[in-house]
Formats: sequence, C-alpha cells, structure tokens
Amino acid sequence: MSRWEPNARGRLEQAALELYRERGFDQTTVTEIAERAGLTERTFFRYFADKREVLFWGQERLRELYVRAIAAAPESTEPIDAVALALEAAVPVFHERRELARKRQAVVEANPGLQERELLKSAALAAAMAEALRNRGVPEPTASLAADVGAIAFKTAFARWVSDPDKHDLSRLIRESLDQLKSITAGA
Amino acid sequence: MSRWEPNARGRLEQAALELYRERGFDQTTVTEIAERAGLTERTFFRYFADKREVLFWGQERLRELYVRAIAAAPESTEPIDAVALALEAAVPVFHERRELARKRQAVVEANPGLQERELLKSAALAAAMAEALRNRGVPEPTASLAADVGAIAFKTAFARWVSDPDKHDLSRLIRESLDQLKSITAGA
DNA sequence: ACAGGTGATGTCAGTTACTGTTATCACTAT
DNA sequence: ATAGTGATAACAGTAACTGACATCACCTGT
Repeated sequence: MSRWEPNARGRLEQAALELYRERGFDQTTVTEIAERAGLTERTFFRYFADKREVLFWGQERLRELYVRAIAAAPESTEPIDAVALALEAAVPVFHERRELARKRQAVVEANPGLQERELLKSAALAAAMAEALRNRGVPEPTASLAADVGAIAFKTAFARWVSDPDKHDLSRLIRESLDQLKSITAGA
Repeated sequence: MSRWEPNARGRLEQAALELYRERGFDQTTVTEIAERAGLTERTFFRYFADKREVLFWGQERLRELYVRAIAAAPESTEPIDAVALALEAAVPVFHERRELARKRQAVVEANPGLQERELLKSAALAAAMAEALRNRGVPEPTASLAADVGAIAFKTAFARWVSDPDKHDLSRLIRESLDQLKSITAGA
C-alpha cells in the first residue's frame, strides 16, 4: 500500500463541489474541503491557486481543443466558421460530463465571485481563439471580434443546454445562437 | 470648521489609484490607502465592498445612461441600434475623464484580479441593457445577444480609444466596431 | 440654552484566505 | 544500505474583510 491515497487533486475537487453545494461557497472554508479530502489546507493550495480555481481548472483542456480545431480548419474557412468548428469540437467534453456541468453551473450562478472567475476564463479562451486565428493570417480586430462573438454564442447555447442537457443538442444550440447573432447584427 | 474633511470617498479613490500606480495593486495594502486619505482601514470598507471596487464604483452612472437611452429610443428602432444609441449616449462620460480613464485602464491591465472585476461589471451593464430591451418587447435570446454584441463592440472601441484618447473619436470607433461585427457574422 | 438623537468615524477583536519555510518519511535508484 | 526525491504535514505570518461597540461634532426640538 502506498503512502498516500491516490488522486489527491480529484478528491479535493469533489470535496469542494460537494461542500459548495451543501452549504454554499462563502460558508465553506478551505480547511473543511481539505479535511473531507483527507488532506491539509496547505495541500489544497498546492493544487489550486485559490478557493475558486478548484471549479475551473479543466479549462486548459478546452483551450487546446479550440486552438487545434482552428489550426486544422481548411485554408479558405471564414474566421467565424473556424470559431464555430472550435466550439463544436469541444461539445463532447460537455456531453460526457453533463451531470458535473449542471452541478458546477448551479454553484457558480449562486456566487458573484465565481461568476467573475468564469468570465475571466471565458475571456482567456476567447483570447486563445483570437490568437489561433491570427496564426492563420486573420488580422485584428477581426480575429478578436470573431472569437468574442463565438464566446457569446457558446455562453448563450450553454445556458440553455445546461438547464436540461438531455433535451437539447448542444451543437444545434450553438449553431442557432450564431444564426441569431447574424440576423441581429444584420439589422437595419 | 467641520468635524471631518469633506469627500472621504473621493480621497480614498484618489489615494488608491495613486498607490496602485506607484507600487502595484498587490503591493498596496488597504491600510496604506486609508492612511494616505487620512482615514482608517475600517472606513475604507464602509465606502467600498473590497479593495478592487474602489476602481469601479462609477459604473452605476453608466447603467442609468444605458437604460435611459434604450428606453428613449424610437419605437421602431432595431435592438442592435438601440444598443448603439446607448453606447454613444455614454461617450461624453469618457471624454470628460480621459486622463482618469487612461490611468485606471493601465492599472487594470496589470492585474488579473482587476480584470475579473471589470468583466463582471461589463457583464452587469450588458444584463441591464438586455433588460431594457426586454422592457421594449424584445424577446430572448435576442435581447441578451444584442446587448452582449454591444458590449463587445464597446470593449474593442474603448481599447483603441484609450491608447490615445485625443487621436480617436470614441463614437466613431464604436460604429466601426459594430460594422466590423456585422461583416464578420455575415460571413460564408 | 440644553437634552437627546444622528451619523461619520475610530477602535478592537476575530475569522479566514493565502504564502513561505522547514520537517517528515515512504518510495526509488544505484 | 545509502542517498535522493517528491508529496505532504506542521507552523508561523500577513492582510483582506467583518461585526460590535465607542466617540463626538453637529443638528433638532423644545
């Protein structure tokens, strides 16, 4: 038997989500999270930069998917379509973890501090997509605007999907949101 | 002579901006801010909910301007155009304080925590615009999408304007960004 | 003029997020 | 065996934030 239980990070993550759901983010101390995971507060901060980050560290995987999908799009693809391909490439990640996504989202929606962090992560993902577009030769401000529009479309689609993940198809919702954005900006 | 120096809030605000610029946000303590303003740490937290908020409390004024402008738009105005009217209605606020805006923006750009707060404020403003649109009978998700697109356009325009406020016209930059968004989403 | 109320501020004690440093000790490689 | 190595614990410290209560110039009504 090894000295430590395996998967300390995962245990901390699960303990945190449980406690945030049971008593709320503000009413949960890091010490409590660590105790439930059988670790100490200090170890929590070795895995996560702060108390919020425990709910968001998965974003790194998304970033890679986005960047790869944009880089792999056919040469002639319009920027907004390359962004759409990236967003759809990440759909399976959410489908696989729909229950986790629901629980996580409910916690985030209950706390402004967590919403701040979510917005920062979303902005970071958009910035990564913009950079990937620039690497394809898309100039500014087109690259950033296309990436930001994509982020909005995803946010809108995700909000609807997460309310009932089995009823909706996330890919379809993303395409619908992009279509709606098109008709909105086309106005007048 | 009155018991206290007047404008405690303004003194705290100015002291904070100075110190954040002199030594950086993280290297500044609230006690130092309060001391420079001739007050105590406890009083700082009576005026501002936290150390970041001191740079952002002006947003309330913007919200009112946005909401009023959208409510006052002609009946037949398209949602995206009502949003454009709102953004332009707020332009004078920025023109009047271009120096403050520049200094503030430089501080925010140097600190991720402040960027988080800025994103949250921006999202709150977009939510207020969306609500104002709904009050005009604009359905969801059109209202939210139009407001979010407006927020993007403003962010992009503001970033260019603040780099050299006397060279650019903020209203023109906003219109340009909206036009670019139109051609980007129209793609393919 | 005086008593009492009010409101902005100060004082103080407490919690908790987060950080730096050093110690421990099962496991591994030589 | 012996000497690392790496994940963790233990401990001390800083500073953001909160709650409770005290203070005291000013105002208000009589």
